[in-house]
This record gives sequence, C-alpha cells and structure tokens, in this order.
Amino acid sequence: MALRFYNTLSHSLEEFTPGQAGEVRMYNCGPTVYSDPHIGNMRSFLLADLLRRVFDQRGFRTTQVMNITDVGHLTVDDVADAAGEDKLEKMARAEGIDPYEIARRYEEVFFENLDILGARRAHEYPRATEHVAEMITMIEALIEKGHAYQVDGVGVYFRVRSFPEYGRLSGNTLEDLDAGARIEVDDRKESPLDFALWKIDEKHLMQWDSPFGRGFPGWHIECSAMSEKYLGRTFDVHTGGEDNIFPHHECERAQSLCSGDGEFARFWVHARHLLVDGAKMSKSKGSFFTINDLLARGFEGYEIRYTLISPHYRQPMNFTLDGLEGDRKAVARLRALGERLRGEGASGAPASASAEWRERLEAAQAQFDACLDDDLNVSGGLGVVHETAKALGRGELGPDEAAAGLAFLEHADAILGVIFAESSQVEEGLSPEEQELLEARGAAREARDWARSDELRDALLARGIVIKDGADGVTWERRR
RNA sequence: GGCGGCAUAGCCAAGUGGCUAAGGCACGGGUUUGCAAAACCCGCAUCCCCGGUUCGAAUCCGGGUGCCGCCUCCA
Repeated sequence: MALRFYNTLSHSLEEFTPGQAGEVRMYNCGPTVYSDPHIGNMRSFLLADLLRRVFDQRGFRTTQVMNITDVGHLTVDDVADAAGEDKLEKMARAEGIDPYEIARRYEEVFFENLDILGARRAHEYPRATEHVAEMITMIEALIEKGHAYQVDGVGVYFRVRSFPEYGRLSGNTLEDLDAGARIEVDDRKESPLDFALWKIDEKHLMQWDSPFGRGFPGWHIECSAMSEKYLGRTFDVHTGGEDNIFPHHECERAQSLCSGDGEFARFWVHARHLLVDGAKMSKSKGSFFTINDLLARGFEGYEIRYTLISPHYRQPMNFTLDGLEGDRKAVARLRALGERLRGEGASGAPASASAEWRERLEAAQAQFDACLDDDLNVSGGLGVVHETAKALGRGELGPDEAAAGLAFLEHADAILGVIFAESSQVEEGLSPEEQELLEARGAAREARDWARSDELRDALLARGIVIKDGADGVTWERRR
C-alpha cells in the first residue's frame, strides 16, 4: 500500500510522494527551551520520530531538521511572573544569569528526554538565536516586495492582506479572521491581523541589532528562515502540534511564500493535543507531567514512549497514570518475548523456518506495514504485534522459527522503538541488607520453612523488590 | 461569534459499506508454582440517541445530545 497521511493543508488524506524521488525533507517544530519538556510536547516530537522511522524503513533518504526555539519570547515581566513557579528563571533573575544559560540548560534536558524516549536524532537542530541574520534577510526581502512594513520604534509587521491565501492552512478566510479579530492595543498596525516580524521592546532579555532597530525577531520568522536554510524553500513534510496550525504555521507559510519563489512545505502533519484525565493538563490540578516527572516515578522511557505513541496522533489522547501502568505490563510482555526469542533464535535462520510460520509472519509484517503506511496507524500495528506475539509465545519454536519471529519483532520495533530499547532507569543493585534478606529466604526455602520464606519475601517486597522463583533460580526486580 | 474535531466493552483504543467488531489493561476461570510472582490458555461489547440511503452501516446522509481543541506567540 502506498504511504498516505492526513495533510492539514488539503484537509484530507493524501498519498505521500516526495518532491524528489527517494528523498524526504522534513521540518519539525521543536521545543521552546525555557522549561522541562512535558508529555504533550514529547507526543508531538514522537510524531516526528514516527514519521522519520517510517521514512527510514521505507528506504527514503531522509533529512530531518528540528528547530530549537531559544529566542526569549520572554520579557523581564514574564520572568517576574514565572518566578513563583520556575526555580531556574527565578535564579536567573536573582543572580543575573544569562538567559542563554537557561536555554542551554533546558536544551540539554530536551536532548536527554529525546534519547530516553528513543527518538532518533534529527540531522540538524538549528537554534533560533544563531539564525537571526537569516531572519533579517528574509524580513528585508518581505519589506522590499511590499509584504511587510516598518513602524518606527515599534518593529516590522507582515501585511496579511498582501497574501490572499492567508487562512488556507487553518481553514479560515481573511473575512472570518477579520471579523473575529480581537481588539488590538497597538493601532499602528495597518490591520489587526498583521503579525510581527521584528519587535522593538527594551524589556526583552535578548536583543539584536538590525536595520529596523535593536530588538528581537517575531516568533514565526525563525522557522521560515531556518527551514529554508537547511531544506530549501520547498520541502516535503512540516510537523507540529495542532495549536501551531494557527497562527504559527499559517504565518510561516505567508512569510515563506511571499519572500521568494517556490512552494513551501507540501505536507503538514499535526498532532492533536493530549489530555490528562480527560482534561487539559493543568499544574493546579496536578495533571501536568514532564518527562522527568514520570522518570522520577520510576517509569522507563520506552514505557512512556509506548503510551504516547499508541493512540493515533490525530486522536485527542487521554493520558492517565493508570493507563501508563497498564501499558507498562503490555510492553513488559513484548520485551520478555523479545528477550526469549533472542536466546532461542540465536543460532537459527529465519529463511529456514517452517512454511507455516514463514507465511504467518510475512502476513503479520505486511499487515503491520500497511497500518503504519495508512496515516501512521500505530494502534492497528500494535494489535498485529500483540496478536503475533501471543502466537509466538505459545508456540513450540525451533531455532529457525524463533529467529523468524525475532526478525518480525525487530522489524516492528524499528518503528515502535519499545521492545528492544534499553532501560533508562539506573538499575540499583541490592544493598548488603537486602542481599542478606534474599539469602536468608533462600536458606528458609531450602529448609522448606515456607512461613519464614514468605515472611522474608514480604520484607523484600516492602523494600520494593519483587521475587521470582524460576526453574533455574531466583531472580528479583525492583519496583516502585 | 468564527473554524475544526470526537463519541466503540469497567478503562485505554483500532476499525471508514459486507466473514464470528483488532489489540492492551482490568476482571473471572484454568495450567504451572510449596504459596506467590512471571509466563501461557480460556472467557468477556453490536458500536451516544432519532430518522434516512442501501440487499447490507459502527462505518454514508440529515437532525439531536454530550465532550473537546484553535481563534496572535501553549506541542
């Protein structure tokens, strides 16, 4: 089946064909590095990763670029507002730490989180602060072509009326937008719809010199300038969260299309927001989770990844801790099977597996691929994986069948990234005391003193250690 | 007010005109185990309501109800 995605621009499912055969160029709206990434942010970045992995697996030469928004759209006032809840920003203000340091610090957290969730690294992560020159060039081009105008001492605005297509992406029309526009404080704009390309505001923490005065770039211009620099004016896929559709991406299109020739992004893929316990994430309701929060609760990166990618990306996903807990078990079963097959299939050859198994696994793989090709239907694909895993788990497999089964799991996991992903938790060993308890229990079992044995097992459980008596010895696992 | 989306079992979630409506979690029963844990097996829904189109609809159309997102810097 051909690849197809829902293209926000056409508001319909479209067959995906890259502009240049065999090559995909993709731009992802990345993080704003002024706080720890939360699960919603990561869901959007994982959508980008899923696309990346599908493109890779289908044999495209993929170039992926994700921007780092480190320009402070943060004024001195904002810092003051945020001071109550953000330690680092408070510190920054109190101790006069450079905002760049804060940005770098959060950028690091972002990359750590990305790795822990098993996202493949993009090919470029351009920082907005390092591309101000490109932005200025683009703004100058827009002014020259009559698509932007300068207001002395205020900044530069994009003239929305000069771009009749404005609204196409978000499904708005200029008339509707005009009618619904909120009252503008600054009437020096020609139209309330016009948006800033360059702003002059002394309170802003980051400032650059420009032909329009010392100030800072508008939010949208960074993506237009950086995508063009790294991917060219026309590229294949642009992703982001649904809230980016308007105004951010609408404005990006306007800027890019008006500043030069050629198409801009051909496919726009947007992730719906996630809810927590059925409602918008909220700090006051205690339903605001960063990736680090979940890691601190002892969840593995691949467990979080599984939860975030399993519902369809265009479906408003409902995140719950109970759901994550449940998914952890589902992943654990797949991982246990994967580990088992790696042992049993070590010496086998998939091609020599029985015809029955070969057919079954080929069919499963074809079905899995078809699901992913069809607008990234991960849930459907997971269904196939679980079904097949169940069959593999019950079957008496020879080495060849095990190897074939393993090959299937590895194929699926090239997209899913959860079955063979490494643990992100630091596995603590047993303390001497715990070790003693474990050995004492072993001795009690040896003596068939079951009461004493169970007592010791409970004692270990109270310390978060789960005991498993297997055929070939006792193993333990730390749990929360 | 404008634009858009969603309603499938206790919970999460696929399915977009046609075999017995995927899968996961939970739950019940069982195999195994000293007992557990883990693993494995078995069971578990007619798809928000009303009307229509059709030989046939969870899937298409109309109406209703409920929930949600966006509307200038929140993925």
